[in-house]
Amino acid sequence: MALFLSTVTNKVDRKGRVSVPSLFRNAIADPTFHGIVAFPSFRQPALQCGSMAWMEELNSGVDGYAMFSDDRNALTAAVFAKSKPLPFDGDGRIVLPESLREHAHIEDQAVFVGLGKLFEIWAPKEYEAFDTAATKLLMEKQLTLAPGGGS
Amino acid sequence: MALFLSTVTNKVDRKGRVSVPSLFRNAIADPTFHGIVAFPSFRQPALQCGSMAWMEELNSGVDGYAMFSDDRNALTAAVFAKSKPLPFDGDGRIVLPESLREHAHIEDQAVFVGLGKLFEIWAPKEYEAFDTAATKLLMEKQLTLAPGGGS
DNA sequence: TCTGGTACCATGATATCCCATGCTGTCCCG
DNA sequence: CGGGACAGCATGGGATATCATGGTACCAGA
Repeated sequence: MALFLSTVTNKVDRKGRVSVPSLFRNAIADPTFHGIVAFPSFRQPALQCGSMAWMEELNSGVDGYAMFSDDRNALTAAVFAKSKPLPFDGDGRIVLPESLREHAHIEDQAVFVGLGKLFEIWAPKEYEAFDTAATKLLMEKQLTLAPGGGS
Repeated sequence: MALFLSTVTNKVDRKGRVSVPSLFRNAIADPTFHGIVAFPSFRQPALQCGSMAWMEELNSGVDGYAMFSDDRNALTAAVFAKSKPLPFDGDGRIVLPESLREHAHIEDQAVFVGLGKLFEIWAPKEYEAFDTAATKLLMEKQLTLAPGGGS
């Protein structure tokens, strides 16, 4: 799968529409669903996004939990129930539903942040704060990208 | 199979009819039965639902238990005996039978909750309580969607 | 005949599609 | 090396189709 890279800020119009950066669109080549899937991040005021194929991977992940178990229910409730399929319109835009915009505090601008196999959508202000904190953490702890994968 | 995603609240009219969200209808492409199958969740005041094809998958799952074993009988009694096929009317609605509505405490509103391969129907109040508890559990246990992970 | 259930039809709100515009970055030609 | 034409992309607005919902008519069983 192609990777989501770079960071782009786009405008949200009065109808809640945003252009998905063409770089990200091109990284999605899904024959079953022309669009993205987004759900609220548990820990941050941000939206986690990926292709439908990515959701199906997550779905395979929950198969490790026993059917009808509490853990499984909690996970699926947090992920699938709160996910929204957001199809592209003819011009490669999506509509951010009210509930998602609210979680991320998004008003008239949205920041698309590529994170490899997924990407996130932030409000500009929130993202700036997060980025500053993350950079600081990186410097202090001297985190590195170990070739064999990290913690 | 397409995944059930998102959460939608619809109205139940005086005759017990509810529109199944179009997203869910589209995720069901079953040539044999135009509708859904629902049975009471054994652990929660909710209804578990899926396509007829999904019921057949569950049936295959039961094959892991020995024929005539107590476990098998308990499962089949809880699932298949209590399942009701609910056909769509011309407008994509179903009728929730009294027994099912009673189990889920559903009165004039029904919440459709997508959970991947299946979805659930809840009363708004009950669902809100469950959602809160599930989110709490998730934070405390730090559950993740690690492929192959599980309790 | 009465009642419960099912199918059909009508309506308003909402979301989807399509077209038009301006900009910016790129490519080609001079 | 510089200038101009072109194409891709982000943005805005208006028309159109879809969906949820309410009501009415019809059928079957009691």
